[in-house]
Amino acid sequence: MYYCIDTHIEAHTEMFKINPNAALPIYQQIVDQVRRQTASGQLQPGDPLPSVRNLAAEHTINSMTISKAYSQLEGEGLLERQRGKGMVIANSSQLANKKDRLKELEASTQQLALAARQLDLNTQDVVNAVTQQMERTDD
Amino acid sequence: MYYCIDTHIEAHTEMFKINPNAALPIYQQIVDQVRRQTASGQLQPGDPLPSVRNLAAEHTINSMTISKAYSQLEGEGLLERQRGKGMVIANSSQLANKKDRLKELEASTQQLALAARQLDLNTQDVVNAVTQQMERTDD
Amino acid sequence: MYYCIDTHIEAHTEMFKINPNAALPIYQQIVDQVRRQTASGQLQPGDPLPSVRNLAAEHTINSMTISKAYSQLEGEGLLERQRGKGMVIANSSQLANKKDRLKELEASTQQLALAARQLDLNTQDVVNAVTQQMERTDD
Amino acid sequence: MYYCIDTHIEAHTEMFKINPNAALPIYQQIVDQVRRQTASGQLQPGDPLPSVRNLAAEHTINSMTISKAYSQLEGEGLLERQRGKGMVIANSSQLANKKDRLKELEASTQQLALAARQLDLNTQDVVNAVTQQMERTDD
DNA sequence: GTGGTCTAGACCACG
DNA sequence: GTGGTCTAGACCACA
Repeated sequence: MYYCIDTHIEAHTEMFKINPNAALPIYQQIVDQVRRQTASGQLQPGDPLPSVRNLAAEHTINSMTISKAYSQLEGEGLLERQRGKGMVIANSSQLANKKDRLKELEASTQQLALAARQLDLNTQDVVNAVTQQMERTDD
Repeated sequence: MYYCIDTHIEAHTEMFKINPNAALPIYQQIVDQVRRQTASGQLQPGDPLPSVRNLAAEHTINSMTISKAYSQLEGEGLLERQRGKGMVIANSSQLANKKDRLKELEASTQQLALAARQLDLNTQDVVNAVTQQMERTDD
Repeated sequence: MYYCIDTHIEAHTEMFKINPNAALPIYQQIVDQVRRQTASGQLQPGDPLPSVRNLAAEHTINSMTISKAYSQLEGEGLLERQRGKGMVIANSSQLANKKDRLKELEASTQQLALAARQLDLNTQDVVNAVTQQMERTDD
Repeated sequence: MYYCIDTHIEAHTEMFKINPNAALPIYQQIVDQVRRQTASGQLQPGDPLPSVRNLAAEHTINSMTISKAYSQLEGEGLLERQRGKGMVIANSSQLANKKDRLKELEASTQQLALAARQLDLNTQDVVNAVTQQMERTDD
């Protein structure tokens, strides 16, 4: 037996990427991201979520917006409210297998393919663009 | 007596893909698509656009929604109104070079890459998904 | 005991003059008036505009009509939307010099001169009429 | 007795000024102008109007637009259709006294004054602009 | 409270 | 036939 001393310093790469100018509403961006990170296991049962207040400050967003996202996720059973602690990932949350996770990408790939076709860009052009983008976000 | 063989083939693959449930407003989807098809030369100066009523009927959308899109494009100078006839691509509309067209894709690729990372999918997974999607829309 | 003398004077002379029967569409009348008041400095960067609902109620006009005007002005960069707060004159809005402002009058003066000629009224007649009208609106 | 050889060459200063891009519909521009010229005596009972076809060609306007204007004026009793000859000013048409003609200007002067106030231009500015415009149209 | 989007349906201007 | 304007009313996103 030993003590696991957590020397982990919260480098705090932000948990969520928020783009207030995107077409997608902010609250929806949050919902989507929690769903995905839970499906992939990056967020696991019991993991705490940032407090509404912190998240609001961090992204200079209205707290109500975040509250709304959390409430919706709670309604879906994906988050649980722990009195005095805040929101954590629910025990009932489940990992998704790869096929299901790929299915989650579909809306994005369809949209991308449509745009590419209309811009008269071919598969290779798009693959290059996507590859670059993936590498750029390779943390 | 003779056989009247109708060789008329309904070429009319719909000009626009509309998703009424998407986060992006319908009128904006149309605006985007006209912009892209014009940038790539798939729509050229003088080309007529579907009439407001037809497009509305085809997608069971309200005419005002279409009208709003057309008006915005007219305001941008991309469309011209021919009184009593309809809308056509403006003469002043310009082709965009490949670099600019790739830049137009950026929002879509960023969104895709973010989703993929959160779903714990790697570059190869995404490239495969995108390639399949592109091939599926390969007319 | 004291007298509470309400010195609050309803300054609220309506910001816009709307004529629902005019040839010019209502939304265009609003656009024009905001443009002019901004060009002359009567509306300055940061100044708030009446809320869509208030303006609609005040003139018994449909909100969408107002919204259409505001959206167009936002598209032109003359207005900025402050989410949840309302519309304000954009910081980038600029004063116009006198020559430019006189140019803005041209359409109106041309129309007036044409009407006067056809009514066989001479310059002096028109100048008198205009002077009277200006004095009548002299606040 | 002598022969009156008509050496008059149709200098043809156009009878109507048409602006297809104006806010005022074309047919309304025609109606207004006939009304005014009749009120002032510039058009008198029996005077012929340009044929629909000629007027249409001259201004590259659709004949139906002109036809509509003429029909409306005929409905008002201001024009009469003379079989085989075309439209002429009706006998019942009446001159208007100066006061009434000045009243006809009111809409235009009001609009001008409103624009001027909002552009922060004073009476003198407007009078100058109007005077110039009147002199410019002084045929 | 703010503005935005959409609908169904009416009427207008123009060809 | 074309597009444009307007209405009344519903629902959404955000503060």
